[in-house]
Parts: sequence; structure tokens; C-alpha cells
Amino acid sequence: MSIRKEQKQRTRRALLDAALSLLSSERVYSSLSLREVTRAAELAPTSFYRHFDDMNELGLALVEEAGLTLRQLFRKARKRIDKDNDAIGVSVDTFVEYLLDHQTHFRLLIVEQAGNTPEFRETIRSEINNFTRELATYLAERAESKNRPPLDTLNIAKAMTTLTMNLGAELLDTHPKEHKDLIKQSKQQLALIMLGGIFQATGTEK
Amino acid sequence: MSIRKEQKQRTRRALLDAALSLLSSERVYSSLSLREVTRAAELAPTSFYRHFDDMNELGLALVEEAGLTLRQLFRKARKRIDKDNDAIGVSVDTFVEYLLDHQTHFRLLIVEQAGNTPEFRETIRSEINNFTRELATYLAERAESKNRPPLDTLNIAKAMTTLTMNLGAELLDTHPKEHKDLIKQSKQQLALIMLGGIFQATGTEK
DNA sequence: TGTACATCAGTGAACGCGCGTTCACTGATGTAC
DNA sequence: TGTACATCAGTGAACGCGCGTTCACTGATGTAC
Repeated sequence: MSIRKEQKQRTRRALLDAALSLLSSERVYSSLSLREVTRAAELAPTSFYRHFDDMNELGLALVEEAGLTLRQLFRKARKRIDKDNDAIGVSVDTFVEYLLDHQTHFRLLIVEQAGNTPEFRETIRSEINNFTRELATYLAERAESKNRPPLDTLNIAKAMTTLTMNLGAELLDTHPKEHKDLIKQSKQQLALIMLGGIFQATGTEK
Repeated sequence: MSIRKEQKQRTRRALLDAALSLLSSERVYSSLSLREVTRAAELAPTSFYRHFDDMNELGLALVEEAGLTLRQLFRKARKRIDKDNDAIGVSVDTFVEYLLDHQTHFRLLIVEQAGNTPEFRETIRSEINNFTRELATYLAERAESKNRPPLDTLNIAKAMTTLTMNLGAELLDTHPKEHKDLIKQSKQQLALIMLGGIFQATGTEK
């Protein structure tokens, strides 16, 4: 790639990182100003327009990145489960590990999922839906390989995703010393759902 | 009460209502400006300060109101369950009824629970925690009266609240024609948790 | 009941500020020959 | 390889705008006698 293109890409990255760096428990994406982001990236305000039409476009680019993180998380969890058999424990631990490693990405997904514009919410929701669907497929394969009756996997996966995202929101907003309890709670919640699912499927079978 | 005090209270109400009226699927509380709210209330910007120190104080007053709505909802659901026996179905239906009747209050609770300032989030979370605790107490009483083994009621109630609030977020952000399916899904999710809880408690008993 | 004074909810003018966006520019990088 | 021109990422000045907040005000309501 040409020098010029490389430089431009680096500047674009600087803008994305600047925006991420400004996100915190006090700051929501929609409260960031264009000038603030360029200031943090050490650029003139006008340079922004060489890369994005407006803050909305930059935000959606960040959501896409966060979606990528989510897909990596799923692959990692899946590999780990194949070794260890405690699916729920391993999944939640992997989730927490990713959450803490990519706090700003997750903060974006979790916070803007409820707030921001409809377009933003829809984009985030579709990333999370992907996650849910992958999880549902995985649950179905697993049940089959263990010769268990088929579950209502999509709804089970949906409930699990909701509860896990809620755990994420709590962890990002809580002192680390409380994390252990919250994680334990969530694992139990997910276990209840699995149990309920299996119980229901078994009952239906008879 | 004196004429003056009555008038002041009416103006205060007008400010609160103006803020609520500006909340929609496009507008988050933190994006409202003081001038915008006074404009909607047909007051001079400066009049705002006769009632609240800043927008944050007005917002917290609204959250308190919304909390009250939540408590009424619980009482209503409880009464209805005593007549009908489908606890989950009745509870969710009551929730949906309240949600649609008090859209802006619920929007405030659901959206600002993730966004806004830490103070805001904490206030909302404590309102929701109240709800969870009431629900847990109720579940415990119910299990006892039916001579069922004691459940992990607090965690069951927490998971149920999380899933129900998530339903609320989806309903507020979705075309009404999709509501029926979403509600059905949520009822099934709650049923799974109850089933899982009972199954777990029974297993432990042995 | 009437009068004189006090209170105070609501106001209009004014302020300084950060914002998003436009425009014409400049100078390093890229391209053609 | 050297030269002449084109491209275009980043810039500084300038704009108009809505914002939150201050201040001194006014006139209806309340209070004391």
C-alpha cells in the first residue's frame, strides 16, 4: 500500500481509538463531540471529515469492531468447552475475560443497545442476534451428540444471552471485589435455564 | 394550600411532563436540554431554576416517579395472581399493560439504567432491586404455601426481573405486531427458570 | 374590611462557550513522461 | 533518473447557533395590623 494510504489508515485508527478512550462509566457515546474526539486524536476538527461523514458513522464503525470481538469470543469459548465439560462455567469465564480485555467495546454494545438512535440499536441488536443464533446452533449440536431430547434452543440461547449481557453491564459498573459473586449468580441463572430446558424436553417426551 | 403553592406545583408538574413528553425512541434523557424542556412547558428558561437546580435533579425526580409506577405494578400483579393461578402469564401480561400505559416512565428506567451518570444508574438499579426483592419474597411465600421445597428465590427473582426488563426494552423498540411473539417467548423463558428452580430444589432434597 | 409592606414565581436581556460545518489553503506524496 | 503537474490528507480562520447561567426586574399573592 502507498505511504499516503497507510498514513490515512493510521489517522482513521487514531480517531476510532480516541473515541473509544473517551468512553467510560461517566461518558456515553452520544455525549461525545466531534471536536472532543479530534482533540483526543491530536488532529484539527476539520480533519475528521476526511474519514467520516459524522459522529454517527464513526460510532457504527466501532459497533462493527465490537461485533467482531463478540464473534472471536464465541469461537474461543467453543474451543475451550471442547476440552473442559463445564459448558456454562467455561463460557461465562471466557465472556468475563473478553469483557475485561475489551471494556470499551463492550461498554459500547451494552450501553448503546438501549440508548442512542434506532439505527445504532438495530445494528447492535443484529450483532447480538448473531451471537444468540450461533449459541442456539451449538446447543442443538450438543444436545444431539449427547443423545438428549431436542430443546427449544433458540429461546434458551436468547435468555442466556440476555442474562449474560446483563452480567456484563453489572461488571462494568461495579467494583471488582463484587465481581466474583455476580459471576457466580449468573452461572447459576444459566444453569437454571439449562435445567429447565432439559426438564421441559424430557417431560414433553413422555 | 395557598394559591401560590398550588400554582408552583402545577408549574413543576408541567416541567416534569414536558421532559417526559420529549422522551421517545429517538431521544434519550441526557440529550434533552434545559431550554428545550422549558420551551415545551411554555416557560422562560430562567423559570427552570425556581424548581430544580439542574436537569439532573429533574431526571432523578422522574426516576422516583417511575419507581412508584413499578411498585404499583407489583401490587396489581400480585392481586391478579391470587385470583388466577397462571402466575407467570398474569405477571407478564400485567407488566406489558403497565409498560404500554406508562411508556415514558419505563423508557426512562430501561434506557438510563445503562447510560447516563453513575448516580442515575444507581438510583434506577435500586428501584429495580426493590422490585426483585419483593418478587423473591413472594416466590418464597408461594413455594411454602404449596409445600414445595424452598428455592433459591433471590437469584430466580433476579433472573426473572432481568428477562422481563429486557422484554420491556424490546417492546418499546418494536412494531406492535411483533409484540405477541416476544411476549410468548418471555413467558417461556420465565417458565424455564421456574422449572429449573423447582427441578434443582427437588434434586437437592433427595 | 382596608392599607401598607414583604414575599417570591416567573421574566427578558445579556454573557461567554463549545459546538458542527464551510472554505480556501498548503505541502507532502503520487504519477506521467 | 529527473522534471512537471495532479492529488488529496490535514489545516486555520471564520460563521452562526443553541446552550446554561447571571442578574435585576415586576407584579400578583400573602401577611400584619
